[in-house]
Amino acid sequence: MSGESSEPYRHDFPFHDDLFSVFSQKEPDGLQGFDPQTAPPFMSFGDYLHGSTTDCSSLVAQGFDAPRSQPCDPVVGGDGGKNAPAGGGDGMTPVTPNFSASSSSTEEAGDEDWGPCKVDQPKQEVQEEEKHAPPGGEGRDKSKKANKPRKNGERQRGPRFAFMTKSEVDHLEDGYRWRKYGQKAVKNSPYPRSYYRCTAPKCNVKKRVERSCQDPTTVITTYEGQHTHHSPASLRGGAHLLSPSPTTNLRRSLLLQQVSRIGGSAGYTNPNTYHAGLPPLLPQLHVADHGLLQDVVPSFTHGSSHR
DNA sequence: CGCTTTTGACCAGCGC
DNA sequence: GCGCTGGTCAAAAGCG
Repeated sequence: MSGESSEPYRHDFPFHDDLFSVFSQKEPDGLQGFDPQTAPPFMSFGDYLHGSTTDCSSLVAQGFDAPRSQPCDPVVGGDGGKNAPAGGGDGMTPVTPNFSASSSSTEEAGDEDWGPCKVDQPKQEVQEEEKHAPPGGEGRDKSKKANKPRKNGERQRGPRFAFMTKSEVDHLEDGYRWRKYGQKAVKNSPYPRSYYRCTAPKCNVKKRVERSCQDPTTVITTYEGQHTHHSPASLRGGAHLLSPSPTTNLRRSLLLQQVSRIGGSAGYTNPNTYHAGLPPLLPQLHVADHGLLQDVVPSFTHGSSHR
């Protein structure tokens, strides 16, 4: 680990480019936003996506944390809140619904059916954010090792940002190796949330993956932390693929991943996101009918109507 | 054999 | 103070 650079690795570009600036929005509650100007120079969208997605029809990048507790179908297994054995026994990697029946028909799901989905109080966002902070010592010493210490401000995690992807697979390729360390049923959502951690020795980057209860075809990925190493993909020759332009880079990565299956939806604008307390700016990545990211048009739309 | 995934349990924080 | 929920751990199982 001598090669362990104390500073986060970043081989990308600044996020000033239209698309990435979206991720720099600060959370209203003080949630460390992703501000390229004030935030540390670590993760950049490209950092995460330079190798990305495998089967996405459209991307929605937002500088907010993945919405939680979205009252959809209280079908969340009758386990009473316990971990829901998502899937059952097939042990399929993809996030499997906790419920059997499902209207996961991409038909209506693709619409703007996000309405009902309400984001919990922003406060909770911060809560979780700080839940990881060390309480001071050994919080737990019973049978299981104590969770990551957490306390207000004690342990500030890196900025987090989430983006939605239209994909059939939950775990999208982003160039890094991840190890799943947990899965929990999400309240009010039939889909479980998976927790992944970068397998790199000292990399604390984590990411949560969950499906939108409103749109089963949409995968919400939330990254947290900063990579302290090069992405395996880059080291293997993927680095040269990086372009000074985030959009171009993204497009390339997507193309490289043979993003060729398109569900049909092209631009993506969800007015509700704004109402949910999310950043008003939303990027729209247009996808050509043939499935390829034709021209990643970083056309931002201002939330619903405000600003 | 090594690594990843699964899964049940535990803990901390928050709301009521 | 209690209950709920999110997040994490770790043993066991599965897989290449």
